[in-house]
Order: sequence, then structure tokens, then C-alpha cells
Amino acid sequence: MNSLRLHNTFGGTKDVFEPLEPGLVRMYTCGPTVWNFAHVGNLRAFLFYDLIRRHLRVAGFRVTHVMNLTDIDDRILDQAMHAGTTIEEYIEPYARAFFEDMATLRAQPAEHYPRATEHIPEMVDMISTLIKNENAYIADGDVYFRIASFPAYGALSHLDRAGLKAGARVATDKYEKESVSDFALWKKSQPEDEEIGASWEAPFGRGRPGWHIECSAMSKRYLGETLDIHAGGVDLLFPHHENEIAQSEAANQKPFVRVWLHSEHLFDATGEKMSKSAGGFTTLRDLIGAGHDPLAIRFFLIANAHYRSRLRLSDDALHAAAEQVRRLREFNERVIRTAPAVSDDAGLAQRTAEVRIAYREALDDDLNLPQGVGLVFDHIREANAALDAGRVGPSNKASLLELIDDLDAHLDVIRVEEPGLAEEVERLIAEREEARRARDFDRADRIRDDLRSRGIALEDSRDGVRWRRISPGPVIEAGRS
RNA sequence: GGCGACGUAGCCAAGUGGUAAGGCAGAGGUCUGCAAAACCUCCAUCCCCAGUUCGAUUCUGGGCGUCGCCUCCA
Repeated sequence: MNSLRLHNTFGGTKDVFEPLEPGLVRMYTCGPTVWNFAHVGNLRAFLFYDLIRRHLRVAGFRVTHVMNLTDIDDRILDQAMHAGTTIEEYIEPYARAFFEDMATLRAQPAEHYPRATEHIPEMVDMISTLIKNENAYIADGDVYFRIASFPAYGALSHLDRAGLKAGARVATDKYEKESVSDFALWKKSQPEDEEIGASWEAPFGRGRPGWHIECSAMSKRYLGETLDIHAGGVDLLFPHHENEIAQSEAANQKPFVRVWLHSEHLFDATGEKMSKSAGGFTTLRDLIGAGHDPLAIRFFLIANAHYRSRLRLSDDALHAAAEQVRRLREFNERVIRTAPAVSDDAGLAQRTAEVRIAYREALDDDLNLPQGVGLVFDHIREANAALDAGRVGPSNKASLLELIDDLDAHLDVIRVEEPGLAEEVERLIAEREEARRARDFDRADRIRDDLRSRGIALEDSRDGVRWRRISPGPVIEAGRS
């Protein structure tokens, strides 16, 4: 029985989710504009997509997930121009970096990563249709969407044109628009555009696509005219998603999206929204360079706060996340290596079963991973106590491992393969054991301290010495790019 | 100016009309050669005021505060 409920931005209610085609979810998510490295705020949104995707699969759906790469826009044009490269040459390192970052953060790959410049014909087709239907018009070589032709405009964002800030708003496009709110579908080629490979032929004149049309055209190409889920950061709500609706519904005469999902912003330590254009922003590379563990960063971004809550990036929060990841991994390893007691603890079995159900319910309730994680941590304390007391039987052990599986299906930070044991670490541990047996504790402690300073912590236990990786030294505030 | 969100312990954060999950940090303890890990104990009445209610942190209204969108932006 599917009981997944999602908060639909359109309408603002939490509804049981059912895809159009039973069992298959068609999902489109707004990906990066590859004009620069993604910052952690961008990555929060991308990991949110990953969370949706993972939980849809937990809930039993097959998922076709499309995430676009915007490889043409004004910023890319500017940068390529300055760099003296084509736009294709300019974006490539950033596109590569995007995929690297996603892999570092263990995001599951989408089924398709279409690039705007590889789908110009689809966009041209759609624009032609819009012109034919009089939803768009040509003005001095540019093509604009005629918002007046689409009465439902504003329904998603609840911004009606009358309420738009009067006077202070400067139209950034050209002047021949019928209305200031009309947005560009196609921009006439400038001479420089040709040199950097940013110009295409079209029936309505040589030029390049506006930003919004790519998502309408590419989602249709890969997922059809009606999507089950369309997700993005809240900053895309207006105008981007509003414009997508207008374009797609005007062109296709079909409902565009059934459920809109928007993730909240990430804020920096000063409380300012992280934004590329605002200047200061932190990249994944910055955080890793400052000594933060990618798994902790992943945990922080998806589990520290609900996706519709604002999240503030701070060293403390990252450290807390790292500790939580550490505890989870520690617990997992402990359960795995524990030889089961002869009999099971009925109370523990009962509680584990309850927590597994409650965890699933939390995720089914609009992807409330923070709550789910809290439930599991609560139970881990009880389970650890049972382990201390040797009360964990074979069935207990198996269900605890299943609980970890449940959690890691979303988190994916627990059962992550560590790089193989460094032989040197093992050798030093053996050396230290020898020293300890000889009661040469000075030498033993020296070895332990030495390893610690190199990011390896040792723990003595009844079952022998264990080691694990830790963040080397105190981490510093990430630099700005 | 329009639209909207938020304000829960030192920090992060979940949540419900019936007296508040979890994590980090901190204090004490058990265990340990010492540690670490783990466990135990301690650590909030939910911005303010008024109202509805048997009862509100959770509903309504007002206030104060913070922030987002309205322009490129995940």
C-alpha cells in the first residue's frame, strides 16, 4: 500500500502521491548552470532530488529521472567571451566538476542529463508552435512569450502581474516587448555569439534560446507532456517554473506537472542566502579542503533539516553531522561484529519493528528524514545498551541490520566502503600491542597519538584494537570563492 | 509597495490541542593501564500579548524580530 504524501507547491497541500502511469514516476529536476562550480546551496537541491528519487524507489516505484544541464545562458556567454573560448570549451570543466561533486556526495545518477545546446531543434519546434498559436510573438528578431495569452499565469507562485513591484523593476531584455513581464523564448544573435558557438538557425531568425524554454522542451522530449514530479529550488519558483508552465501548457494543451516540489535555500554562516551572484559562496571543494568529510556534508545537507526548511551552513553543524555519521557507522560495525546471544530479546525485537515502521512513516510524510533519523538514533541507544548487556540474539541482530538498511537507503553514508586497511596502520597497531603487553605505555601512547594526528583513531576493546578515520585536527571556516 | 516563510534548550533541529524526538556542545558517573567507544544521570515549558478551549508550544487575532521572493539564481 502506497502511503507516500508529498507537499505540492501548487496548491500548498500534502497529498498522497500517485504517478500517472502506475508504478512509474516521471521526474524532472532543474540541474546546474555550468558556468562555474556548484556551491553547496546548489548541492543541497541536487541532493534533495536524490532523496526524492531514493524514497520513490523505497516506496516501490520505478523512476525515470531527468536532470538538465544548462550550458547556454548570459553568464556563460560572458565568461566564454572573456576567456576567448567557445561556450562548449568553456563549460566542459564545470560540467565535469558537477558530475564529480555528485559522485563525491553519493547522489544516484539520473537516467538522463540532457544539455540545452543538444536540444535546440526541440526548443525551436516548441517556439514555432507557440508562435503559430499566438502565444508568442517576434519583436525585432527576438521571440517573446505573450503572458496575456495565458490566463493561468501566476497560479504557481501566486504572483499576479498587478502586484509586481511598480517602477523599480527594470526590464532586462529589449524594449519591443508588448508587456514588461513577457519573457524571451529566443534571443537574436549578436555578432559575438557566432564566434563562441552560441548561435543557431531557426525559422524565426538566427539566435539562441532563452533560459526557460529548455526545460519545457527537454522534459517533453524525455518524459512526455505531463510530468509526475518537477522539482527545483524555491528560487526557481518564479519566474522559471511559472514560465515553464506557461510554455508547456500553451504549446501542448496538456497539464504540465502534477506535483511541484521545491527545496528551501541554504544560508551561509552570516545568515545570508548563498548565491553565486551575491558574491560569497562555498563549494564542495572548499569544504573538503577545510577538512570536512563528504559523508558528513551529505548527511548535513539532506538530514540536518527538512527540505522545506531553511538550512544554515556552519562549522558546528558540519561537525555535528560528522559525529552523527560516526555514531551510525560505529553502531553498524558493532552490530555486524557482535556474535549473537543464544536467545532474542522480545522487547528489543518489538521496538526495532516499531521503529522501522515509524521511520518509513516519517519518510512517507513528505520526506521527513530529520525525524526519521531521530527515531533511529533513539533506538540505537537502546540497542547499544542491549549489546552492552549481551542481550542481542540472532533475530534481533538481523532486524537491527535491516533497520540500518532502511536508513542507509536514504542516507547512504553508513555502509560505504572504506579504502582498504593501510598496511602501515596495521603494523603500527601490532607494534603498539606489543608495547602494551610489555606495559610500555609511553611507547604505546606515542604510537596512538601519532596515528591520531594522521587521522586514525584507535579504540581498545575486549575484542581487540579497532581503528577508524577521523577528521584531522580542528576544521576551519571554509574559504570563499 | 505586493506575496510568503520562520522565531522550540549554548548551537542545529523534529513535532503534537493534553504538559516537548534526536544530534552537537557541556557536567557527573560506569567501564578502561590511561584513553576511546558505549551506556547511565543532569541540562527547554516552545518570541511577547490577547482570544477560542476543560486544556495551546501546537488554533485565531495583534505585536516584535529575522528572512525569502517579486531581477540572474538550486
